[in-house]
Amino acid sequence: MRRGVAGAVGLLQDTIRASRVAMFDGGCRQAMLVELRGNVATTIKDIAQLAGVTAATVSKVLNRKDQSISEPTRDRIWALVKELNYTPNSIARSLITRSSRVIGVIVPDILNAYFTELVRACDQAARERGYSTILCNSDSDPQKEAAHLTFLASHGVDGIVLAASDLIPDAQLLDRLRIPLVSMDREVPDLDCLAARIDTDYEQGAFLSARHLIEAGHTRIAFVSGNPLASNTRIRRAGFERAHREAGLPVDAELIECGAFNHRFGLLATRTLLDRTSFSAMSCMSDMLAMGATVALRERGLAVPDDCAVMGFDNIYIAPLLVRPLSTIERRISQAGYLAIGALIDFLDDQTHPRRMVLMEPTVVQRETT
Amino acid sequence: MRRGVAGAVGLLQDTIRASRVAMFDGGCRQAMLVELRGNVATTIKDIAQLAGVTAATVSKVLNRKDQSISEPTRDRIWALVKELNYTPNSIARSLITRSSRVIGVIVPDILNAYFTELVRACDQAARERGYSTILCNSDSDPQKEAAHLTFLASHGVDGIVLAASDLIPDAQLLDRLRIPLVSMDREVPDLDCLAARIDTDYEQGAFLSARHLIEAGHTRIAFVSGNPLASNTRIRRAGFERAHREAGLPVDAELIECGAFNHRFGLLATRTLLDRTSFSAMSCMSDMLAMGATVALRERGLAVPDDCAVMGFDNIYIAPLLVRPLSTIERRISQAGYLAIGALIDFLDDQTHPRRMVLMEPTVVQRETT
DNA sequence: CCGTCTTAGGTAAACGTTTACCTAAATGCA
DNA sequence: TGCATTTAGGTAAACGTTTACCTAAGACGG
Repeated sequence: MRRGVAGAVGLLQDTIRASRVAMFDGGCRQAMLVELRGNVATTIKDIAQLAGVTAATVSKVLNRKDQSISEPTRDRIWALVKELNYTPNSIARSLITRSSRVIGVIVPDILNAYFTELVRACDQAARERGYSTILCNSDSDPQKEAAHLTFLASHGVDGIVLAASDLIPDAQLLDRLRIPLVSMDREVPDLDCLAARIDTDYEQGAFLSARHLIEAGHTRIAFVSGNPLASNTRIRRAGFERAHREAGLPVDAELIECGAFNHRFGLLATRTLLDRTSFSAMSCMSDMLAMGATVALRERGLAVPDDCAVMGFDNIYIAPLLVRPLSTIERRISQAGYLAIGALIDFLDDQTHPRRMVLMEPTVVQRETT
Repeated sequence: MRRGVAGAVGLLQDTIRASRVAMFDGGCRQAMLVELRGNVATTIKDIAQLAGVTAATVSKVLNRKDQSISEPTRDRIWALVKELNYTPNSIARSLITRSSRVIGVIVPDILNAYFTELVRACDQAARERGYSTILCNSDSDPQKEAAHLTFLASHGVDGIVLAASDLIPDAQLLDRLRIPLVSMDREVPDLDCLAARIDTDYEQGAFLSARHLIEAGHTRIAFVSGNPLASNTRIRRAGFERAHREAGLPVDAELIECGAFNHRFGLLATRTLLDRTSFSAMSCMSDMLAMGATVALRERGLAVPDDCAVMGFDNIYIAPLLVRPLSTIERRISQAGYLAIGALIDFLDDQTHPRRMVLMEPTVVQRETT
């Protein structure tokens, strides 16, 4: 019975298709080709129609599951794909396959050159394997991080890289999301979706930093690091202390300043330290901190390294380029970014919105290189 | 006739629903609640079923198109949404609404701190308006740029920001994609999807840079910039020359070096210039170039600014922090990124893949601060 | 000549939303 | 009481793919 019906339907379809193809050959096909070439998202159905097959067949060819598709049909489909610049709609594809080939990367501060490099490396690595990345900046704010996590989940990312941060991630949320996760230099709960942890031996790093300074003869070394409550910092402090212990030196609590890893904190912490006590070297737990520290030292007329040595941590690509505060032409980079996005969204909201043509005026900033 | 049938269907449905609700109240509902609370992407249908309404109703409530939904129903739905941590599937939503509230940002080199700042600003601005961004790095490679454009289109971004680059974008592709576009400091064809252009007055910037140096008494000033063929560079050169003209100074072609905007080229160009001719100042068309230049000058034992003054361009946030090459602890940032992504994708490919726990070993790099 | 493979491709459901349109019941008003 | 309006929510199609399963026709062996 079912066979009978299906057979009839099959025949009917054949008749319909035959007449449709004939119709297209009679001119309509040309019209469609022209229209599609013009633009406007071509779909798999358009290709199918023009090739005289069904969408399923096109899909199979596109996905190379085409053992059962004849050579001529394949060729016809690929030719149309090329001609019409067909690009599959990743959204539809993701919806059904439940995979987007996108990876989310969450960092606490993209302005820290360390994360810039990290993000770039992740992105490159991902692309080499056919994935793309979405970057999220959490500003070390748990709320923002949770929002990003939810965002990434709702956009169906296949995995998430959670990079170093003072934050302890929301374990419940992570557990609920069930998205494969890689943590980098970060304390995370042991979820079953944790694909890997990539950590740096912070204890050893801090130890090396301090020993390097101790070997150079320093006995009073300041220690500047991030959030004092994060394991991130506690571990480094342990390494710092071990170096002292091994050298038979005491650790003076007055020499410790912990807060954040950015250059602003480096500047502030160093000022505080200079006001409070004396030292001949600094062991900074990020290069950004070290950059801030050198600025503070110079402010007070202290020469680096003669009056005070400074060690950083990370070896960001900028480290070897630090030579002198640069005189330059100022551009309002952030303002430009805001303008761009504002203009774009205004346009999205209302396509007739007047176009903006902004010409930003640069100004001179004089520092020490001129 | 239709009414009659529809009416019957409606009644039937009511009966079915009534019995279903009763069934749930009898225990099954609890089971479902527990199961969903457990996790696993809750859908609008789950909420609907538990609330005893249809998906359409839930959708209306969620999208605040709920003038016609009663208060109790609304409350019931919101309560379930909270309880089950329901998050809408953006993919399904994008598919039907043809809008993703995502903006693509394409930059030539994220490692250039200028673009880091720009990208961050774009992202922040976008988030403030309920959009997210996807970052793409083109490496100033037209092929990569085209690939990114296609990628962004296929992922249904609502708009694209195309930031400064030496490249002339693929007009045909852009035209075909029909995605609203903002160009920043970039030559683009006048497409009808061009929402805005944000440009910097490069001519004036370069003019100011040169005049600043001329006023300081310099007469032989080197000019270092990006791709010599890009309008980007031609325009700046015009400003540089105008400053000379106005001061009655000649421009020596030997003092010009154009190639790229990164610090590597700054280093190379400066070496070349030093080998070829003499000058007492440099007008660099990006801060990254200037950073490379100062490194090259120092290499040759030239003091900045006494032996040679250096002007940058952009005022990246790092400019004021440049004090001395930093001794530091080296970490293989890129390697770490690669490891992370590799591990993640291996896991995606095969969930039973052995987990990796990597401990990266830091090393000392000594420069001038210690 | 019949049954079985193989080849080439078709069918239809599914993914999770949104939305235009429909309807049943209740209410209001004359 | 009868009709129109409002209220509250339902129906079903649509978005562009993918994929498990089905089928028709021809080839082939016995």
